Amino acid sequence: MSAVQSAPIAITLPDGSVREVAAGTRCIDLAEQISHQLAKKAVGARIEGKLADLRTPLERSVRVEIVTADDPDGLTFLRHSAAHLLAEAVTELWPETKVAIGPVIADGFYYDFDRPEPFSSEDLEQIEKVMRKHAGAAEPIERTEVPHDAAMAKVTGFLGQGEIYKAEILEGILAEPGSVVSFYRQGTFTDLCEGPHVAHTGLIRHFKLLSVAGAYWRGDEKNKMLQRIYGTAYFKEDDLKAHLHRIEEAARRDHRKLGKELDLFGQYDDIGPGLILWHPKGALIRNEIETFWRKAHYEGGYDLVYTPHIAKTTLWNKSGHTGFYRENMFSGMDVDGQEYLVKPMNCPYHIQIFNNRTRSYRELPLRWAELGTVYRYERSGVLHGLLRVRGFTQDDAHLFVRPDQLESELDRVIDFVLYILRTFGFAKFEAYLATRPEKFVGEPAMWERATKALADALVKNGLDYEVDEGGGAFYGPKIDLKLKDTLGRSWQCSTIQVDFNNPERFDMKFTGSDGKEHRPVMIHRALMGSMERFFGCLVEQYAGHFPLWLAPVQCSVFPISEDVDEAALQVADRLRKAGLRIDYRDASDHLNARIKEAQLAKVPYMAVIGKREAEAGTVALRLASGKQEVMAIADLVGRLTREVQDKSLPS
RNA sequence: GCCGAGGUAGCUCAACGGUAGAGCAGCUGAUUCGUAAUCAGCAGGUUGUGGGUUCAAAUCCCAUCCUCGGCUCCA
Repeated sequence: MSAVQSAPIAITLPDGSVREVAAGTRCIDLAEQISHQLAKKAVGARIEGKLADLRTPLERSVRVEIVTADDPDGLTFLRHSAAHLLAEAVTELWPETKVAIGPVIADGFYYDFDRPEPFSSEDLEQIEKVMRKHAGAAEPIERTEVPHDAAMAKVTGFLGQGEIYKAEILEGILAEPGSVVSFYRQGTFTDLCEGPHVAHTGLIRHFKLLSVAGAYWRGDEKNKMLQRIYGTAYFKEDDLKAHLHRIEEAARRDHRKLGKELDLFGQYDDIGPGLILWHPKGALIRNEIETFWRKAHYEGGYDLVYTPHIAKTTLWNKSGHTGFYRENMFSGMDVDGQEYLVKPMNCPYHIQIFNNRTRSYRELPLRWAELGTVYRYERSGVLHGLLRVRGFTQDDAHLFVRPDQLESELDRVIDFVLYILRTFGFAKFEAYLATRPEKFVGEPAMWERATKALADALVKNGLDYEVDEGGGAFYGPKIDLKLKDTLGRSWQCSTIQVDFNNPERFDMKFTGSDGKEHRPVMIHRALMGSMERFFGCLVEQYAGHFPLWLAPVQCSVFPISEDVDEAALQVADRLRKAGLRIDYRDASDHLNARIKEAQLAKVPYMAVIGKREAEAGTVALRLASGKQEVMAIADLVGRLTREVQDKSLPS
């Protein structure tokens, strides 16, 4: 510690109190002054809200928070340093490796490397060992800041060492006037890095390297493919264990695994990638969902339409799809000398219906919904189970509204989507409001109004949202709702898009009360998004334990032995007549075996009938939890039908 | 599309240059049982596909299709 300047500065702490310290006091010293305990737990600091190293000297009167391991941001420090530790180990093991970037991500960190040979899983173990060695040595992690002119020399230095990526990053930093160039060093490893980091590698004790994957330099496929090593790190061993356990748990809920186990759907080599075949049980669930969906739509003031899978190319020229969407469309087919294309969207068809005759302002809003099956070419590498496919059925609808109805209609849609999603038990969404991009069609004033209407509708319905500035389509602003899968990946299901473009393109109009022609506004919306993706999310959401109204088999009925067959058959019959889906298994297998089988098939209820029940006219109901309840047959029927009726969620 | 890993019986996996095997599921028979696997027998595969190397290929090589982990994109 060098001599500190005499002028005291005032540090504001999170509790609002102000503490005077000498200028130049480091964050760690400040922590020590507050309490020794705090200093011991400190991993970093937040200065005016910005994360900083513990050794950062305080030169001015600022607001400071000490970040401890318990602070959510504490992991940022740890994981960033873990990424450096990874790079330190890799460059020690294979000195010819070039390093790119190593940031912190949601559940851990990664580092991108350029190395001719691929990293194997054995390599990961070896790397971990070397990481542990350096962690054990508790190497101090030291920051140095370099003035721009000195940094310029570093660029050529990096290039000389073949560190082309670092050179490129540094050039980028230097291009920004007033930017700070900083390096972090631990042991013999130095990295160009903004920070922040923990004080020494000894804090990085509980970590694991998880996977290797290819990743383009700067995410651009025109650039070289690098090798990305993913890992995670925690302060506490239990947290790391819990994280690894979560990964295993997620794998157990994976819709692809459950889809196979429960015989819900399949993909076939002879059919083609990204094309789903719904097996009877999956189809039954889908049918229940669709029945609910149709009813909700009729009740919600929608009309349903059906449109064909193909249309002449001229339609897609008019809609603009052959211009801006061509690379996602399957190639055309010749029909009597006319080219037809398979539909990637349903909207042009719905517009045709609208344009079929003149429309009065009194008719609007028109709400037309369709479970429309569309096909989109997706690059082979992005396909993923049911969540990303090439053929899928959208729960699509187009709302044709007068401009003055925009606000009320958007509010109504948001309310509706929440009703639908909540029925399935989804409670956590990520909402994004995408605003006007640089290239756009329509009037800026109209854009502003529509964007505000979308935002108001979100707020009114109690949804927090993030603004995706400039992320809207060229034809209008939109709201996307995302659901999270068990692997923490979020999938966009619901989308609500305002469209100023198609009404123009198709010259849509309605006659207003003034007798003049007006342009309607169009809203595209999908609530579940696609049946495939939504179903995939549902399987994971429920871990295969569907709520009773969706369960392919709702109740298995087991006679304990042959002599109560008749009584058990009567129970099955009564349940079936009440509209329930029943699986009857006679006593040719032992009761235990039948129970096990039904349990593995995730059948919600099992009704067991033995001599006692047959005599009393009761059943022994086994719940999914394994608990049993004896009840009268009429009570059983009532209980199950009520549960179906209410669409109760599994507890 | 790109980088990497992988495709063996319906499912989960073994065999990794020398005749392809197990458990579960299936079928047949016996067992009639009180809440997660009764017993026995039988059957089941041109090892994703096509080529090549070899006396011999599931195994080695090439191509191709598909799946998986990511990059990028979207419902």
